[in-house]
Amino acid sequence: MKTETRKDEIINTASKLFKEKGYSAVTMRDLATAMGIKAASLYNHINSKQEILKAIIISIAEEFTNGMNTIIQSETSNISKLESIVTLHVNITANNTNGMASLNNDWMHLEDQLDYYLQLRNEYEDNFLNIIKEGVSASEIKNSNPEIIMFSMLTTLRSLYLWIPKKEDLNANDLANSLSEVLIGGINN
Amino acid sequence: MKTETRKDEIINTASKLFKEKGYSAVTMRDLATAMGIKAASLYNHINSKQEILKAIIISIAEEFTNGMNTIIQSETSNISKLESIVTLHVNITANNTNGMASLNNDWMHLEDQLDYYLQLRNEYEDNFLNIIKEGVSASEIKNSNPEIIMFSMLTTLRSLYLWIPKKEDLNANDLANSLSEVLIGGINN
DNA sequence: TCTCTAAACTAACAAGCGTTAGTTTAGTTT
DNA sequence: AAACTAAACTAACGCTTGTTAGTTTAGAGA
Repeated sequence: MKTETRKDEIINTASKLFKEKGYSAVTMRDLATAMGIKAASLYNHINSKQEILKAIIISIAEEFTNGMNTIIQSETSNISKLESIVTLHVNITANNTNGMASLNNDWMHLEDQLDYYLQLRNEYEDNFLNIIKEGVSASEIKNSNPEIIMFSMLTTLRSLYLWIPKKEDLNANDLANSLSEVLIGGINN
Repeated sequence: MKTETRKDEIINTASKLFKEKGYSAVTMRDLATAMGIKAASLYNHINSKQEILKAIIISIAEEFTNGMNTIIQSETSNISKLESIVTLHVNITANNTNGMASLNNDWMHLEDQLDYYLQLRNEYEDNFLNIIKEGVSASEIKNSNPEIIMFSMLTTLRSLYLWIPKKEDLNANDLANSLSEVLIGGINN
């Protein structure tokens, strides 16, 4: 647990503001006020507003990619892999609720890193869909529409950032279990 | 099918732009360019940028409220009511994909109408949750966590605007049926 | 005590913002 | 032909935006 630099503080404060109003509606003066300093002082620590967005989104996107790669390589049933995906989302979201809002809502405002982000996202979705398809082939999963299953799971998991902060009493494990039951219980054989 | 006024054209074009970049990132000059006119000319038809957002969001929110009221008053099983909710979302979203993006992502930029919007949304969610709870009481629905069930259903339904435009071959009825199967199949007894 | 450094400050910039005022254009109605 | 109307235009406004330049402050290390 290394100590939080001033730059980290700025990025975390920005995440919170971006969650509330979106990247475009948050000004550098808003951010500075939230930090208790003047806008120009922010630039002692960061190079641009865009750099903040990039720092928030790309690090989380790479966390998902790494998690997915581990899951793919694990030698378990496809149902069990889906459960691991649920847990992956719950854990990442619980650790960075505010950042997840930017990932979901402000990715299109990435400039230099937009293509890279989209590549990571597409690969993630391809891997997700493949697990479901293999689950259907192996008769672990009902032969419904794999894309609808993925869409339903993924949109629910992507929206966890809206829900987790409202239910602080619920711990991550319980939430992952309940979610798995609702999301996967209806599709397995 | 009454003809589309110039104001309607502006609102529809704005919906499309708001979907792509969000309300705050779309300028009146962007909107004017998309319409093939100058920014000042927009004001012959609308009073403010805010008015456009309000026109997009409030009309859809009221559609949902009206639909929910009809469903509540219907004398059917709670499972059947949930299926009607799925259909309601599919139909409204299919008819106004772009507007649904603003409803989901830009509601917080409403000014005068923010409280009214939040009231409609809260009532909608209360009604939704009650149907699930009554379904559990009547043993129609598995005794899992009603809030998680609603959260899962609602976030999937709210994200339909992202998905429907990509699958134009699928008709609304088929989609509603497949979704009901995935969303409700896992929770009923 | 002197120097260094992290982190704040004031002042200003060019560009872009939503919006207003007044005018022109081109059809339609009288 | 004259009057009206819908819908465009040019020009400009006051304000906000992200950002830069140069300066000051206060604490730590030599």
